[in-house]
Amino acid sequence: MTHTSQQLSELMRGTDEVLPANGLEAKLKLQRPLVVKAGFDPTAPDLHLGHTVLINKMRQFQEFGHEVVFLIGDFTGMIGDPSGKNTTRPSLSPDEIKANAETYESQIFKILDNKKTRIVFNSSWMGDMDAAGLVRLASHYTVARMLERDDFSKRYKGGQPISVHEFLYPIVQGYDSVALKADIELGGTDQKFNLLVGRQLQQDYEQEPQVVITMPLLEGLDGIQKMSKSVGNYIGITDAPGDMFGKIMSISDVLMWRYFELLSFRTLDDLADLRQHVDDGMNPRDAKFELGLEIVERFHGAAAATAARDEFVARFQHGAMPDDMPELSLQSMDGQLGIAYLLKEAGLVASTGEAFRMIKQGAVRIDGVRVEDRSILIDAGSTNVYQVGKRKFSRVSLT
RNA sequence: GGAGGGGUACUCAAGCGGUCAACGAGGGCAGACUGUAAAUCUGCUGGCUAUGCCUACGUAGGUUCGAAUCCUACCCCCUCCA
Repeated sequence: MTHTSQQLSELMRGTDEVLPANGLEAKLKLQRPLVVKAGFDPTAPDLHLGHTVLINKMRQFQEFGHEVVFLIGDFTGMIGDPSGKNTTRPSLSPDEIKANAETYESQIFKILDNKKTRIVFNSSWMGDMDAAGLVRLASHYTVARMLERDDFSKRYKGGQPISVHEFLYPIVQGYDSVALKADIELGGTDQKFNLLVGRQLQQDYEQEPQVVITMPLLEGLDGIQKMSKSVGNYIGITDAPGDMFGKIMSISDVLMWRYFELLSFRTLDDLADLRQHVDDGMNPRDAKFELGLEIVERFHGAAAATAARDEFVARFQHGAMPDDMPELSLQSMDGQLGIAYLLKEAGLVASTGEAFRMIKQGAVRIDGVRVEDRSILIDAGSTNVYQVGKRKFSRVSLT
């Protein structure tokens, strides 16, 4: 096992909070594999890089020889983490949960070592607990403490309803730590309260309380809002290599370092060197290339990564057409088709109105030649590459 | 229960009988400049194969030549008093 102080600095990397502050060091000094727990929602796992921040941290623990437990909260999923909005969720069927778990596995093992990862479901202990057991469990926590939770206290003071069962969510999550005898629990900053409940319950059950490590929510491509699918500023881990690379290239220089910190597996020393190179005049773009290569390789392999990079260089540094683009054929009317209508049908613009705007602004090209006239007609029998803006291409045959 | 304020496009927010597809800001998109970075400048930002037509200002009606703007009813939010 790597020396404690070395482990400590890498494990502290990118963390938001470690509670108690010196707790991690104390746990590491035990010189034994620690049980590191992180819980995940059983609902459809459509992971993006933001989610991987946590998984990357799990990986670090794993690499240092600790035991990582990937907990799927299928029981807690029945409750739903209280947000004040949807207080209950329809519980998933066993089949759905199984399917979601498999999706998780196919995605997380690009990061974690599947031989060293324990996947557990909290229904496996909560499902067997009877009503009396639940009452006993609930007796370990007080309402006053529960109301310390930010959204509970806000809702309570604001006269908003809080269902009794919502109190069970943090309690059950906390009990998971008892059941697993967790040494460490990882979670997002929004999980802080729940994670701390675990500590208190462990103490009540006469266990050494876990150390809580919260990880920040990763900023999305815009660098401001947290990465999320609904905002559209995300990089999905199933994104195609080219998209993934391109999205990484579009982030700002400031954000690049943030991504290096939270997403790269390179050591802190290595990153410090890279930063020095950039300070000494290296083009930050080239540092970004390295980030892009590393990330794409993780999810798609080395060959796909270099191909994505080469494609990017050809496209944007040498102005080449992309190698592969959507190809489709459209039916003409009276032997021709208006350009705006064609662009809409090809899916390059959302509406003909947008097509006209794009043409007016000089964003539309046919075979690389800018379209100046919004009313041109395309003849049937032709096959051309249509382009809107820098990124949207389509090869359309008109029949 | 009483008094008052408000619901406008992705968001905030003007407009208060015609010139309103609706000021302005943010966001987004595009163009220029670049490193698909930042910053900056410019333009666009309802739909329709389109010098016109259609749909939109909480919902449903009404007044009017004409309504986001006036009237009626309904729904929903907020503030103050009890």
